[in-house]
Amino acid sequence: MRSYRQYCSLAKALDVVGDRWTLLVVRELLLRGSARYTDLRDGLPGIATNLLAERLRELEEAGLVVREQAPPPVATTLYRLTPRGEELKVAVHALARWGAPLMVDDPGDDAFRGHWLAFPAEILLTDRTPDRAPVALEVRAGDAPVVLETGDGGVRLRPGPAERPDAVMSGEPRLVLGTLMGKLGLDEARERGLSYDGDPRVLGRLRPAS
Amino acid sequence: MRSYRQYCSLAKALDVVGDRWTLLVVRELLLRGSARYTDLRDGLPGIATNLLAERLRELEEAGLVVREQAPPPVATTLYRLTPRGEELKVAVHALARWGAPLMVDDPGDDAFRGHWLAFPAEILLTDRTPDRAPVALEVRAGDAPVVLETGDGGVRLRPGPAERPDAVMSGEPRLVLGTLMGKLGLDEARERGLSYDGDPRVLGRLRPAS
DNA sequence: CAGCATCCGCTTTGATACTG
DNA sequence: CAGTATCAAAGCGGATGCTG
Repeated sequence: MRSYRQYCSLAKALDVVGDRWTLLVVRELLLRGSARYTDLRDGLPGIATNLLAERLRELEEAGLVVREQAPPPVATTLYRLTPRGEELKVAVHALARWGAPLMVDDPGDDAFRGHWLAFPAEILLTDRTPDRAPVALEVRAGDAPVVLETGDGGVRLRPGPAERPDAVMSGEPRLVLGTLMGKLGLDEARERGLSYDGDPRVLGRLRPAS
Repeated sequence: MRSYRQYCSLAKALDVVGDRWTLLVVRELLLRGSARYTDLRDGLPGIATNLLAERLRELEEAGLVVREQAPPPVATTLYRLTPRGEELKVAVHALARWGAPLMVDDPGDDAFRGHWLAFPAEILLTDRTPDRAPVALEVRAGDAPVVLETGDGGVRLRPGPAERPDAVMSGEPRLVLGTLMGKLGLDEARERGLSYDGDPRVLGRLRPAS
């Protein structure tokens, strides 16, 4: 990216991460921890492969990403955020939180990946009864199932499927999200096509903090 | 901006504010409250005038900016953030905070405007002795003087000059910033060309929180 | 002069094909 | 799998022109 040439910390930040796709690459690395090139490309539907390569090179030069050689027998290149790159989490979360209201619009034929639910889950949801035994909710909305688990008073997401989920939810991403966020009652969501199996109280336990 | 077409709140946020210059336009409106077209152009050195017009139109369509007709005798158009636009403050601050370490690099011939100091001041500085009488520090670093004032335990910036400043500081932006942030001692900063008149304890009172 | 719109050369991006 | 190469289209930057 061409520099803004302004002695302002916001402009300096955007000089580094203001390019198209850059923050979405950071998103994938924040969500995945470390990832192969192909994983990243799969998590960034729509990106041109040359752009992904270019962004990764720029992020590496800026010191936000390191590439590591995975040990045999895998023997592939893994990308991972440096501590400096991890520090973007606060800003990325703030932007994601700001963008959350835009999710009520019709997704149309937007792409979706299950692990993207980690932002809403970790930013917006809280565990209403953290003293009780932890629960697990398996969610099947995108390509692969994921599990929402309570823990430390919050909600975390990990790749699924769950071993013994307390409930399983599946359906269109917007239905799943609306139900999780409490915008949609379970009955109404079911009418619109959501499938929910298991203890309905699991859903009541994971509720938006605000 | 072309949409990323991803059903993810970060991608949705970037669909709206991810274009080049957009967040810097938001910065100016956050810092100024409301501004004329010409004020914005002056606060965004390097922007092409057609791009500023285009960004303002896009921000208006997205519901982040409104244009108001200033009452006579001024009779000019004023731009202002909507509440939804103001909500970007959290994300903008987070990005600016992340970018702050990049300010130690040589600014070269970067442009500078005094009111840009508001980010470091409000984000990073705190009033060490909030119970004592408020103090005012006039800073002359860019085009026009600004005043840093204590209040509510924090530090605020307003357009200067101050009426009766407790101290006046002037010099290169990097020197001013380094001194404010405590990276540079007053003596060393003076050796490098900083000018400081008034009570040195004012400087000790405004200190980085972290 | 404030507030844009138009034009044009250049850079970035997007889509696809191709390679070690 | 992990990219590079190519090329058309879109976006940007800079200059200039127009209108109240």
